Amino acid sequence: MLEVLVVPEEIAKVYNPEVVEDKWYKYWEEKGYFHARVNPDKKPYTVVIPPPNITGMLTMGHILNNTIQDILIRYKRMSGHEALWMPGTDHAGIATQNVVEKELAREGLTRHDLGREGLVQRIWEWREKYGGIILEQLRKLGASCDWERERFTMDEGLSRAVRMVFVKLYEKGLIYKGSYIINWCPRCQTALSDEEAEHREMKSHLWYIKYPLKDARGFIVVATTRPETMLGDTGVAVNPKDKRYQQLVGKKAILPLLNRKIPIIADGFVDPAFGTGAVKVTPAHDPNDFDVGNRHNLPFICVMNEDGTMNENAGPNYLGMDRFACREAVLKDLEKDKLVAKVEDYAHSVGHCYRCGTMVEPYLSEQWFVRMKPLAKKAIAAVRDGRVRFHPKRWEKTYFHWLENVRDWCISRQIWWGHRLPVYYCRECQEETGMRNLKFKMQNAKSKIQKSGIEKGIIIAKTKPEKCPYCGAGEIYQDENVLDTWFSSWLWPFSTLGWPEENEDLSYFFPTDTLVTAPDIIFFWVARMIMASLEFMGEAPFRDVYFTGMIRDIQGRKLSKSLGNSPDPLDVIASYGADALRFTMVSITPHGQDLLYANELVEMGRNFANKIWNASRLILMNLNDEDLPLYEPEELKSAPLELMDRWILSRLHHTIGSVTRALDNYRFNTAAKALYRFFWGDFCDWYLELVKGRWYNPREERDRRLALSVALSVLESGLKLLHPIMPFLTEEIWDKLREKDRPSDRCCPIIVFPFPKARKRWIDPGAEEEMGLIQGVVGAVRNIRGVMGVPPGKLARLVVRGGGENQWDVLKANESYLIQLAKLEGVKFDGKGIPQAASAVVEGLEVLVPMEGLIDINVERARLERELKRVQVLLSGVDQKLGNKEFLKKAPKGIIERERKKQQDYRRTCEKIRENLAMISNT
RNA sequence: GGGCGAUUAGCUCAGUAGGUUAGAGCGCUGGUCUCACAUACCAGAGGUCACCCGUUCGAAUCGGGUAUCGCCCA
Repeated sequence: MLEVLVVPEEIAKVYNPEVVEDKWYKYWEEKGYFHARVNPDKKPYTVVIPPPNITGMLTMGHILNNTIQDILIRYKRMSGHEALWMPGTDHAGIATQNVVEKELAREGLTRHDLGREGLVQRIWEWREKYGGIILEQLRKLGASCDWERERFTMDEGLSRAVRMVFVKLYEKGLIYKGSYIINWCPRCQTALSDEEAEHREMKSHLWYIKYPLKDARGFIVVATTRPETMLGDTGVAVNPKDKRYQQLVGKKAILPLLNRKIPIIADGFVDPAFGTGAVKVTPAHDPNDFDVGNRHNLPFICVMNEDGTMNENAGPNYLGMDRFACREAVLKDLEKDKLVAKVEDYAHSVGHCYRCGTMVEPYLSEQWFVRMKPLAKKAIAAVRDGRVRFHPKRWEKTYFHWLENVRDWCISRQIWWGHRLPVYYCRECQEETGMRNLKFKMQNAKSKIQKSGIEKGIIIAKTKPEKCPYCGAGEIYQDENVLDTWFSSWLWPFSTLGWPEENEDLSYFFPTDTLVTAPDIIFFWVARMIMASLEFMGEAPFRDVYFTGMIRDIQGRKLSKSLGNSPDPLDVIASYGADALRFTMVSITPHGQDLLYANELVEMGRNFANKIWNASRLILMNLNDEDLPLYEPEELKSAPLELMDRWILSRLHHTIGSVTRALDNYRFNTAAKALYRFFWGDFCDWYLELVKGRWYNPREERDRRLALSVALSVLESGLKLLHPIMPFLTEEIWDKLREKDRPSDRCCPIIVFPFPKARKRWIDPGAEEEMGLIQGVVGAVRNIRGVMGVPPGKLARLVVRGGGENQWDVLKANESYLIQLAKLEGVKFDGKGIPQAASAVVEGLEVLVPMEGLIDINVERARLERELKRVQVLLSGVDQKLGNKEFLKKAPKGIIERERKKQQDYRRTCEKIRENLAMISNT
């Protein structure tokens, strides 16, 4: 075989992100560009990552959220801030324990086989192995987090912060222990906060059950959605104003199946319109009934075990049955006794565990709570008076509504993975007060009103006390419960910076600047961070909160594993590149709305990356050593610039202005669109197409050098502008440009290069107007060529007629632009009629393209008639306006002027089109 | 039941301070492998801005209502 010498292309024809991205990420990280340190000469800019859950994998939601954070961080870093992006993960108590318990189950083990210490040990091991995956994945996206500072909510420092906060709140009376109805997940076997119980609409039934009256004939009929809980009924309630039942109040009913005698009571909470107006009262299994039970001193009978099976209080027939099986059994037995009066279809919303989806059981148990009202008050004020600003602002309403109606926060969890409560008990004292067994007393629990402050035998302390401060005994043991994970997350903005220790980092980087998160954790996290920060730091944790939209599929459905509509971001990055994904995400993210996503949309980002790559390639390929040195950007202003140069520089500075404004206002899609338009529309389609002429056929060498300098300078500024959104591509091209020597612009990689500033002196309205005319004429000729089927290779002729002197001057001075862009053999300026020409009118100027027999009269006539009609419609609109006396009287002068001008312009255009129509018809 | 939001081209979205010839990308149609890019270039078609009423000289934009969809809370 012959040896064929293949000259390798110096720069690939198609941008290949794969070979570029990992390289630059490694480089940035190794050089320490992500690391922020205290620097009194710079203003800090701090973002804390919403810590992903250690069991989590990267989702499209993370992509959106972290892309935006990275854009902000990179933008601020380039703008001269000491930019810190604090990364880390949270320990996700329930979720993580679930994952590891599942793993154990596969080995035939339960957590009880391992014991508490064994399980916790095992989870730490799991975390070592898998816990950092999501952060590794974030690197693929280009996230420029300060990895040296990575934190975990179970780190010693953050755990100390948790204990400190618990003790402080307890001492202030803001933490207490009490027995209440909480949300109980029978699968996870732990209490949940109200926020962790997700309400879902369920189609179910409303069962009407007859309770026989004790000392009379007949029944009282109650309606319920949870018939199985009747086994724990200790009363029947009616509204005191309800005439139907007044004579029954004070009497007794007999609870079917168990034959328990229960009182019929009157309570204002009963809605007479619901069901029959009589409801069963189950104080140990329903929050409303709990209150009723307290008000009327009813017994609290708990009929369920922690795993959702029925206990002995439910009676021997149901003992051990699962709650749902029990429901069926109860209904069957009631029917047998003919005690079911009616069954209605009924839709209601039912709480589900947000970690495992199991239906939550309202359950009476003893838990620890945070008193929220005092904390909420301060948090409301901070947003109300603008210390914290939400973007979009409307989320403030949701925030206020929640805080104004907030209920106390159940923070204890009956799991093993997490921060154990810093609560200790003295065995001696506990025995004395009869509180020995602090395991949950689920059976027959009595309502206990909340307690706070000092209670004998209970010691709240940051570290385990040596001996009991009350009796001096040494047998001290710690509370079994752990804290809600959010009890550590709400400290994240300052605990990650070292609090409660005073240090430089904390005073320099705190408060943070911007929080980027999804609105679904306003309650879980955002509101609570504001509360904690105000309480412990004395100021708000951040100034701005930017809420992203939720990602849905193209049909508007939420992304979910079970629907299979949830793309793996790593696959997307592998096939399109991280930059393409980043650019696409911010382009399609509407301000404050959900975004509909499909993988194919990422083609836009990929194509855009490739476009920029090729524009750069074009410039690089034309940049020869003999062209050096180039003009420095500062020298350009005094150089003999052409129209195209002044125009593109003007466009550039408009773009810098709008990108900067957009980023400052969290309008990421606006920034992306401005960049797209500028690079593709202005720079590639017009400037590069024109400037090529000066490279290939330079009038003089000096101009070739100037043209290259302008192109390069504009490209460089554009790359810097684009870097926050497309970091890899821009660094790669920047690097290639650095090989071409121009020392002033090559001090450092683009990641730390100063962000461009919009300069008024480069804005050139005259140049934009002149280019506008040229673009209009070129467009008109291209239109004619296209419609008339002039082959792309064939040169056309152009005759310009009419119009103003200024217009002629502009076109004459830049004739070569027209020739190049419209593919002309030349331009004629004269007023004489040309037969057989296709024509158009641009800004009052007639554009004629002689066709010499090639013209298809019918096509041209149709085209002109169509155009005439369009302009006539516009004209009649303007005529109407100007014929309106009120308009002339009330509209601002400028507007009236503009309308007059339009009127003239449209009139002239119509006339000319008519003339041209007449002309072609006569030939 | 209460609150919030959306409704602009076939699809996904822009539309900043009421006055612009209502825009972009994708898709579609026609033409081009033109010396950076076919992940491209050039051109074209496509819209009673959900509906009704009002405010205004003038409404996609402001107000009220209706419909449909979505989210949050109870």
